[in-house]
Amino acid sequence: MIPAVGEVRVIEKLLLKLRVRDEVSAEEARILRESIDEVRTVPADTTIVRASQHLSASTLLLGGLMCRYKDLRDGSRQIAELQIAGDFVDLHGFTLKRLDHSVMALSECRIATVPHDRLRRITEERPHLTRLLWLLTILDAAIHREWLVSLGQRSSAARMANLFCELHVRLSVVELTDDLEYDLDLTQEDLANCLGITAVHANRTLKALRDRGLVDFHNRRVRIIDLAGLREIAEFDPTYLQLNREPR
Amino acid sequence: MIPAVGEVRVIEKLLLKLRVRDEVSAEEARILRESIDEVRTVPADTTIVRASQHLSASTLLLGGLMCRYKDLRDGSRQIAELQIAGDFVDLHGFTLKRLDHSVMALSECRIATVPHDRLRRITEERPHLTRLLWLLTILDAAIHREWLVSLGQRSSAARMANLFCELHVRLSVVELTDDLEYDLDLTQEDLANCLGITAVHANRTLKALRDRGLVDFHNRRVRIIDLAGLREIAEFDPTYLQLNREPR
DNA sequence: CGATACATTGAACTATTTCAATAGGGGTGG
DNA sequence: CCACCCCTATTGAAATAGTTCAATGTATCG
Repeated sequence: MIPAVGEVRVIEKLLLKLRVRDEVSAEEARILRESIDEVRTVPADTTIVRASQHLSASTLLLGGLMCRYKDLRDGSRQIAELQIAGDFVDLHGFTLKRLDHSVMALSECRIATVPHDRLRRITEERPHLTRLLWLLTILDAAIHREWLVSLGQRSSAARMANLFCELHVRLSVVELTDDLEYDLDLTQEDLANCLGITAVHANRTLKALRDRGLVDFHNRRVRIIDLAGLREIAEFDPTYLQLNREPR
Repeated sequence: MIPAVGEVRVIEKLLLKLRVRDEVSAEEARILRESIDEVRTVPADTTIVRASQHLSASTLLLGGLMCRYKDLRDGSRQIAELQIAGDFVDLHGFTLKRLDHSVMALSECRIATVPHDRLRRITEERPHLTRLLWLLTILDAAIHREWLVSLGQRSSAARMANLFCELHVRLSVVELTDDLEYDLDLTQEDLANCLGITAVHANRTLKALRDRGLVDFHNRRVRIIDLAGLREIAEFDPTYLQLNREPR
């Protein structure tokens, strides 16, 4: 069942995500839930925030897959981050007011809107909750840095392995993995746009990872065959995802 | 003269940086200044924060050049961001408690330390100032995203041009440019580690930009010859640096 | 059934890396 | 003060990862 506004389950994934990193009191959870304005569904391939557009609300992703991206003049696109359920996809817009990038739905998505004035009230009245929201944006920055390392230093196979490892961890936090498998609603072209390679090369790289018995991505589903091997060639260290509980 | 603790000028660059984006009251400036614990100088090539080390203070860079970086097993290094005077180099550590990356001085640097408990007090008592600090970390994320686009989609010449454009804007905000020139204490190898290319290729790319009459980098000084041309090949759009004043 | 989107493969091409050699500049010890 | 060393910059030539263009295959859907 898809949760409606006001229902506890609306912020279920967000709470899972937050509670991996710190305690969230029942009252804080209530405040988060009540700050949601509207819940709706957007179809796949919809850009929900366009770069430099003025924002007055932020979007919490409840289900589906979204991405942050920037397009260049020649038509090439770089995806800067994949967003999954429980992610605040444009929380950066709360302080920026105008985002430097666009955000689009890669699959059909369920989203909730949180008006900026309610976020602002949280910053006025709830220091701990404010730090948790701040943390969410800092996690995005940490993910950006790990991608930066991938794009700058790793081979296409290692980059791809890294991405599959990252998503495996992030999706398992919000309980969207089935052991070593998970749905990932990406085309090979989208994948290429994450990794800074061409779609043709993404295809060949996928084949190489499959042939090496590490991972298989077919029909929008990732099946990790050899997790240790995949992490090994990715040089994957989940530290950057900050999976430990600390008082923030 | 190098500013000492408590002196107004200690946070001069930080204030320049903040006031480009929003108003900072005299009282807020005072609070920032008083939250500084210690001011000291660190020699070049000093790693001041090591990845995953527990942090209880954050570092404000007063002068000199620092970088955030990650090293890989094979010895390669990716620099994720260059930090200049006025930057809080490890503010991410305030919410993370343990950074995912290291921070080092590329030149001799003057730094100030701000204990986390004072930052925490700011989040308890000063919502607006908190949002400004939050904004600083969001700016880092925006810079990461622009580098991501560079590494993923741009040629080495465009990447390099982009970096020189970014630094030109950021340094002019804190009044460290001399019109179209600025000091940049990087070796070609450091530069290569920012751009995800080899030092040899950085050398050839520098030569190409020089030969095209766009920019010259020699003796640790950048001289932009043709700013419009440089921005053109970089496809540089300073929007991501958020140079407009908006109430945050 | 035809249209459309996505995936797969081959072959030629290009940007960048790698390895190797050379050169200059600044500092240090003898 | 010279000789030497280390670090940084420069250049050439061969090797390689990834791109580009183009053709083919495959699944889905009205």
